[in-house]
Formats: sequence, C-alpha cells, structure tokens
Amino acid sequence: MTTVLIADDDHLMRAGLVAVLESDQEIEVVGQAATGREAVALTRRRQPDVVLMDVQMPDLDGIAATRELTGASPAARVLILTTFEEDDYIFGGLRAGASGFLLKRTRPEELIRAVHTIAAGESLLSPSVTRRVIDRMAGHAGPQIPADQSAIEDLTPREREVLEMLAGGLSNAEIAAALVIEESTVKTHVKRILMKLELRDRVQAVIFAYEHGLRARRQDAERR
Amino acid sequence: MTTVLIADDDHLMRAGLVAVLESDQEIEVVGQAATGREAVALTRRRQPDVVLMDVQMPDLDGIAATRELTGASPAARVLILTTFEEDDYIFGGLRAGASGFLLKRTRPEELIRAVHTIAAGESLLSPSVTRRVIDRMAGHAGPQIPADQSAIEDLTPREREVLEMLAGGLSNAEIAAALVIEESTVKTHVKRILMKLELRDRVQAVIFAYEHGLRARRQDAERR
DNA sequence: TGTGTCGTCCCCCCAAGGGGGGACATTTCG
DNA sequence: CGAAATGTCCCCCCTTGGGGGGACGACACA
Repeated sequence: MTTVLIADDDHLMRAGLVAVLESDQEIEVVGQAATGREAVALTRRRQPDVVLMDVQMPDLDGIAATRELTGASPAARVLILTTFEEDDYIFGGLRAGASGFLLKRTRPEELIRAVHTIAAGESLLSPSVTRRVIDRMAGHAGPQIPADQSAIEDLTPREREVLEMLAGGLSNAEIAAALVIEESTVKTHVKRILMKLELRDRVQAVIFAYEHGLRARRQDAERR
Repeated sequence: MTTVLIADDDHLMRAGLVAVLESDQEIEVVGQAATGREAVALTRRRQPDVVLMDVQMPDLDGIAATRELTGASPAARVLILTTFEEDDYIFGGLRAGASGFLLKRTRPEELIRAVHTIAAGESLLSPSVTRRVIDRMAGHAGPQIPADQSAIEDLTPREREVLEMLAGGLSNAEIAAALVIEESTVKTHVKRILMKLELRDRVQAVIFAYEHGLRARRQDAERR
C-alpha cells in the first residue's frame, strides 16, 4: 500500500486527484493540504510515502515547501504537479529535492503510474520537462563524467575542503589565509588531492569538482 | 505511422526489438544495423523517425554514432538503449544529442510508448536514469543565470576558442599544439582573456566558463 | 602498545603561468 | 584610403604552482 498526501489550494483539483488515486487499490490518500505550511505539517504527522505538491499555493509555495520537507525528512518523496512548464518551477523544484515533476494535463493512468514509480524510489519527469532538463544539462554539463566518482571518497575531509576552495578560484595563499594554516600545508593538501584523483594540476581539479557537483560555498571566488 | 531503425550488434536483441515494435500497428521497422557506422549510413538513407541505438557496438559506439547522426541530420531522434546505467553512457549520450535513454530491462509496452513519445518530439528517460540526471543537475546547476554574460561577448572568436580549451583542462602548450600555433601566441590569447574578463588566472577562467555554460568540445583534456 | 591515518610544516628545484611591453601582416569597415 | 580589430609572434622578468622527498604530534583502533 502506498500512502499519498495531496497539497493543492484548489478544492476541485484535490477532489479530482483523490478520485483518480483512490481508483487504484494500492494507493491511499492519507491527507490533504491547501497551503504549503499545511503540507509540511501534515507530512510530518502522516509520514506519507509520496507527497503530491502543487506549485502555486498561498502562504508557502510548493517549491519552498518541498525544500523544507526534504530538508527535514529526507524520506519524503515529493512529486511536483503543476500547470505550467516554467523553468523556474522545474529547476527550482528539482533543486529543492523533488523526485519528479508532472504537468497537470497528465492522464490519470500516468499519474497513478507516476506515484508508484516515485514510491519505489525512482524519479520521473513529464516528457516535455525531460526535454528541458536534458537541454540544460547538455548546455553546461561537461562531457562524459570522468568515470571515477570512486576516487572522491579517497579524499580526507580536509582535502575535500581544500578542493572546494580551490574550485572556488582561490590561490594556495588565499586558502591558507582562510583556513589559518601555512601555505606549505595547503600545498601538501593540493599535492595529495592531485595524486589521489590522478589529475595534473589545479585547473583539472576545478574541472573535476564541477563535473562531480562539488562546489565551493563561496561568497568569495572573486574577480581580482 | 512511425518508422524506426534499430542499431544493435546482437542478433537476438534485434530480433526481439523487431518483434516487440512490430506488434504495434503504428510502428514500422525500416532498417537494422549491427555497427555504429551502419547505423549512421542507414539512417541517412532511410530517414527513420526514431533510431533505437545500442551503446556497445563495434566500429563506432552508440554515443559516437548518435553524435554523428544528430550533427548531420538534426531531424533524427535517437533513443539510446542499453543494459548498463553507466554515467558515462547517460551523460555522454544525452550530450551527443539523444532524445532519450532507456534500459533494456524496460518492459515491451514501455518501449512502444517510448518510441511514440520520442517520435512526437518529446524526450524520455528511464526512471532510474532520471534520478541521476536530476541529482547531477541539482548538484551543479549553479545559482541560475550568472547574471553577467556581458563580458563574454568582448572575446574574439579565437579567444573564445582558447577559453574553451583552457576550460577543458589543457595547458598552454597543449592548446598551442591543438591549434597549431606557438605557445607564445596562446599566452597572448590567455592574457587578453584574463584581462577582458577581469580574472586573475586560468583557474578563475575555468570557473567562469563553467558558470556561463561554456564548455570544451574536446575528446582530450586528459589526466596526466 | 604498536600501526595507521590525518593534519601540520619544512626543504629544494624547476616548469608553468602571468604581466609588461613591442611588432607586423590581414582583414574589416567607415 | 586610413584606422581599427584580429591573430600571430617575440622579449624579459618574476610569481605561482607542482614533484620529490622528510618530519612530527594527535588520535583511533586493534
């Protein structure tokens, strides 16, 4: 049995969703919310397998609610449901931790399948959304992944930290200053990073960091 | 009627695919290829709506074949079909211009639906693949729109070219070799790039390139 | 208690990169 | 036509970065 929570500010839409979902023997709607806050609160109490989340809602929109949910209870799997194919929604939602993104014009059977898919831990997007995501990826994702995500775990926490700063564009001296250690120590860390990841120089390390989604949390990484 | 071309080096697999696809009244298999080159050649002649492309093939793999196809005839829509969920395959394939990515363990009905979806101009990914794509996006889709795309246009075409290679991890010497010019010239270009973009060193240039979605088209950018 | 990992720091050396110029041929364009 | 932009190449000089070591204290784990 898959439990679902519905979050949508439109009564009719909620009724429709309930009707569709309950038509499937293996789905049970365990709660309904009309605002983002309600959705967050109810999810915490009911612990549904899947949250069907509308984007436009008063008080806290679906994206923000998703962010809260996935931050608080990572087990929650959110399927965002919306009328519009807005890029902001799509990328915002996915970055907020949503597992899927469906347009409301999706047919009932699709929706049911989607819920099961999400509940199973997989992800899914509407076809037209997929197109956009792929385009975006192709745009600024590098060529093939360096293939060895393995090596990243060889790095010690400190080394990872240095790698992130390095990927933020900082020089060895700047990293040293920021971490309050000697530059020679930074050089040692960099040396080991390059060795472990089998990279030639810091430039390739930056690329590696980007390709693997590592990113500096910088507010620095400034122009000169 | 949707026309499909099948590219797979495995006879049995081809037979299976044909059987499945032809079970649908609206799909017609108009060609079969056992190698990447064959796939490219046949696609050019038969002009199928959709190309079902295996990744592992002798002579020219599915990714490379897809790249050629989409480069030459942008109308071709490629659905990559593979047994493995390798990141290299997935991202390589999508960047090569594929419209979708399915695992071979997909059920027959799914495959048929997928072909129709692709033929309709939409895109689609296997659920587990979708997961990876989303993760990747979330990981390094930056704080959208870097806001200052301005300076990029100050670069001359040549400078842009050098910047891309630089962002591919190449050293000045390697860039010189690739462009068949002197290293001193490359240094001049790099110098001007840094000046125009107000960056300190090549590391920051790499970051700039990534943040602005510029990427090298290389096949090199190798480890040491 | 020893062995290992981690983080810190040091040395020397040399290659690579970047800053400051200048020069010259082609092409573009007003 | 003359000026500006572009791409090519050169010089000198100095800073940065990377490679090869070695060392030592803190802590964990067996």
